[in-house]
Amino acid sequence: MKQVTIKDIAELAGVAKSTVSRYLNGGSVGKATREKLDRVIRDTNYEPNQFAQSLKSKQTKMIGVIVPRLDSYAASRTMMGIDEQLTERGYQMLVVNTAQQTEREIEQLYNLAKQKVAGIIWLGTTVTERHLEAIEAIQIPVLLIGQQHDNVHSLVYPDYDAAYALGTRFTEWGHRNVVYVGVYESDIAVGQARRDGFLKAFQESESNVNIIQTTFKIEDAIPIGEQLADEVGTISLIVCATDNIALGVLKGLANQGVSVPRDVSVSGFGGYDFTEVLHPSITTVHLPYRRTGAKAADMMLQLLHGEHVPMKTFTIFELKVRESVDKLN
Amino acid sequence: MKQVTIKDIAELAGVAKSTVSRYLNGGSVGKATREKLDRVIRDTNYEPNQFAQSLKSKQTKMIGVIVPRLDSYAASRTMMGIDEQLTERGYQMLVVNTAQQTEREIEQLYNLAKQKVAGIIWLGTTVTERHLEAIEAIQIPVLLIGQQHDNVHSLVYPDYDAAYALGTRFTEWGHRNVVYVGVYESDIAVGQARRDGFLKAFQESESNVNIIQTTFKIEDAIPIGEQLADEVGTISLIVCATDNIALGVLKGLANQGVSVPRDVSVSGFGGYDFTEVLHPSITTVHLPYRRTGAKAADMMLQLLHGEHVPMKTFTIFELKVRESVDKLN
DNA sequence: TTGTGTTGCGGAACCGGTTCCGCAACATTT
DNA sequence: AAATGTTGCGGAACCGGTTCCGCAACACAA
Repeated sequence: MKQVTIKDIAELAGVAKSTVSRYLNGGSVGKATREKLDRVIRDTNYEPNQFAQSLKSKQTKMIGVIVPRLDSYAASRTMMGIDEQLTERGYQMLVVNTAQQTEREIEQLYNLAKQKVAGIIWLGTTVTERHLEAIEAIQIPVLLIGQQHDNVHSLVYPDYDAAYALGTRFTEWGHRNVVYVGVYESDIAVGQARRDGFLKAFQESESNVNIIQTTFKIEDAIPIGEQLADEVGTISLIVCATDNIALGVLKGLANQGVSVPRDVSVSGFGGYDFTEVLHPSITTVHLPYRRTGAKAADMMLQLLHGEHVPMKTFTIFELKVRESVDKLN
Repeated sequence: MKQVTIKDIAELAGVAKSTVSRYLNGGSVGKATREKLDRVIRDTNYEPNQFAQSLKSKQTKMIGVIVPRLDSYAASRTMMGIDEQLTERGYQMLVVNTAQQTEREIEQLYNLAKQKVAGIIWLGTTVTERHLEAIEAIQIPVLLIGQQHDNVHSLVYPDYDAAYALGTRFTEWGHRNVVYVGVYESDIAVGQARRDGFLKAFQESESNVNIIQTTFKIEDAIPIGEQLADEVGTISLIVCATDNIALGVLKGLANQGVSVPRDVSVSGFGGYDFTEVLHPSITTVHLPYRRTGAKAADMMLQLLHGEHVPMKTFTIFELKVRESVDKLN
């Protein structure tokens, strides 16, 4: 199982290494030589050694993908989309997990650069000065998904607009006493944009809003739901910043015997697939994670080909009106 | 931002390249030289070029991971576990997705070998002759998770035993009229072992069992639930081969106004985290995916160090008795 | 026929490491 | 004091590709 090298091919075909290389990379090669090489290479199953190639070219056919967690619905779906596109275009995805540590994001930017990936797709949670510094330093195209910054190509979810649209729908349905369960502000997109979109809708209708802060973890949302069970009657709607939070809140409410949407309404955000299949099904906003991943891969390849790509691109969203939120009117 | 090379280091320190290399790889180096190199390397932030290293050594610090899907709970959790261990031990994870196509698994075995990964962890669904052939050919340690074969190191979930244990519990609780909703047999572990474990328990208690076959998709299980709603009364329990199937069945039942567990009981398998948080919470078997991933990484590293590793290792399981299955007695 | 251009190809250097070999300096044994 | 062993280090070859340069062969125009 010895590796066939370009030298072997050259000898078998009776030409020089350089000719073989030219043949492989589309240089000028005579007809007779070409045919001979055709045969030899087919017969030997020759495949160039990627390390040797990369050593010389200082490039690989890999795109690094930095994800905050491996087990989030959004991240998984996005990775799928990225992978589909890249595979089709002859690139590979190199996933690195930061386990939600900002520090490791920065490390990985440098690390991926060291590994000479052709580009980096970064599923961001926060953009700091140090990130920008790293991106500047490594001299490799970086595409940010889910957050935005003027200096980085970004592909962003319309969190604000979607939240506003959903919130407006709720107020049209007569909800005026609302609790918003969100996450920490350091996550710009989820922590701030979503919240602000909802708040705008509620303010426009002069609703009462209470804000509660939690994390992305389902477990942390359960006690919140339990606690909110006491306020059933004074509040009509609980708006959650993610579907997972909604899931936890629903559990908490159920633990206290509260029925949704009869006693109180609950909404989610994100459009994870279980939302449709739960009982009651959850009213939410669908964000096209997988599509966005594919789009990101696409844009990255354009960047690599030197084509122009807009600095900021928004994805679409889709309201999913289902059972968990009642119309009061 | 030019790359610092070993040659630069050698010149700065006034020694030969080979000495630097020896210094880096623990060869014999004099005290004075060592100290000089310490300094120079620290000052320059020198990091060896990985391609050059791999070119020579025909090895990388990467472990390939072949997964059937990127968006399954089991795969995500397993990947997390693998990644944690590998990162800690200075290795990297290279994930490749086969999108559930067996053909691509085989392709990827060869492909990863071409990329000179140090080892391959394979989350399998089926083991065919062609797989074995590939594994034989590539001469790289392969570790199989979730399926088993005598010729391949495997780390397997105790599907049969767990199913038997859960099934026995159900019969102890008085369930005698059961429907089993499983998947196709080509998946040995899920399609066969789980089914057989349950069947054994049911046969021992002389229960009536009906078997229905579906896929891993939630959507496909919904109509099954709807259809089974008609049989409420004659059956007391629906056993599902995965938690996702249980989710779909529950939805189908709910669509027909059937209440769980009052009208009929439903169980899952796998222990996905949402099972705990649903209402009703789902009785299921917890499989330690993440742990198993970590263990797999561990075993792989042992294999790489030439240590002995048992050909077949079983993981543990844990019954999660919750609300969705009623005791009849 | 001579001059100019084009095309095909081989040789050699290079990418950035590792490793083998041999030599010199010094330490140890007899 | 001579013989032997050990240690530290430099030089050169090698891993498997790509690319630059220059030469020869041939076609075509003047």
